[in-house]
Amino acid sequence: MNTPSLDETRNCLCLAARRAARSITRQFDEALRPHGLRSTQFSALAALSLAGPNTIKELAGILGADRTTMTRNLGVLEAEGLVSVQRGKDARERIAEITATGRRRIEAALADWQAVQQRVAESMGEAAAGSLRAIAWSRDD
Amino acid sequence: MNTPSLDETRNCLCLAARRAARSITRQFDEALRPHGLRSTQFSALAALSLAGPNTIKELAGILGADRTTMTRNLGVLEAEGLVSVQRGKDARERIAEITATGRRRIEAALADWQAVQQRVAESMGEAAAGSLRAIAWSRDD
DNA sequence: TCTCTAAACGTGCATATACACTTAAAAGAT
DNA sequence: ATCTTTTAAGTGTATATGCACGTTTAGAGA
Repeated sequence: MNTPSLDETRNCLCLAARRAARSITRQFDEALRPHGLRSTQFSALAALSLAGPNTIKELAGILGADRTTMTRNLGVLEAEGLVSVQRGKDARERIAEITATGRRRIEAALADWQAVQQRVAESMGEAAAGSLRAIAWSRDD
Repeated sequence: MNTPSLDETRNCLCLAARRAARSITRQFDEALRPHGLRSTQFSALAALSLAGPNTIKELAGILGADRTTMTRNLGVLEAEGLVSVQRGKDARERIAEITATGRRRIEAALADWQAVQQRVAESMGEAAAGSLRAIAWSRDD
């Protein structure tokens, strides 16, 4: 094992991943801004809309974020009335559910979401898009 | 143009990019923790080390982040004595430079960085790694 | 020189992110 | 039934991120 050189850090996959995410996020955020939604918020609403009511832990799993991050992100959405969070039968759990307002909000944003999605997809190409999705949904424990 | 369906959001590239970045960042952060560095800090130090003293704007360009984000990230590094920020001849500019302490810090972390880098690279495969880098460094203005 | 514009930067604000630690409740063990 | 362990979640703290807005300085033009 030889001493690693600083020069190798030019290939850093963490920087690459973060750079890519920031750039893509900025584009989605800009497209969603007229609807009062951030990328992260859009994702959370979409997940709740598709998966139905879910615990915070499960939701965090779906979005690949930390549980405590999910707690706070849901807090913002709840404050805006886009999501409601209630105790479940198991009193330890908190069930998050999209509200009618939230549903209207995300549906109103859908056309603009699709536009950026398509633009970004074309910009990176099918192969890259496939790779990105594969990385995002690979097991990593 | 037909009405977009909520179901299509399962393919959202923004979620994919953010999921991937979070997962990869967590792995790098864990590996760098013993050295008291976060992924972002490692990247900034590496960039300063390789590119030499640079203005905040240029540095932000290199790392693909917002200028104001760079200002604050450098503040953290400066507070730890890993970076020094000084006025340039052009008094509008602020030149950031890695300190001797900063250089020692990143060099001490290099072996552990290389280890995660390799592990993550193998986990995603060469093709995906190439795609990720291509996305990260593509023009996007 | 005076003025106007453009460039680089800082700050306020809001959100996102996650680790360490704590709390509460359910489930399991004896 | 009581004690212990496991599970779900909240909180404190720190960093990261970027938009809107304001400030300072350099440079260009009159």
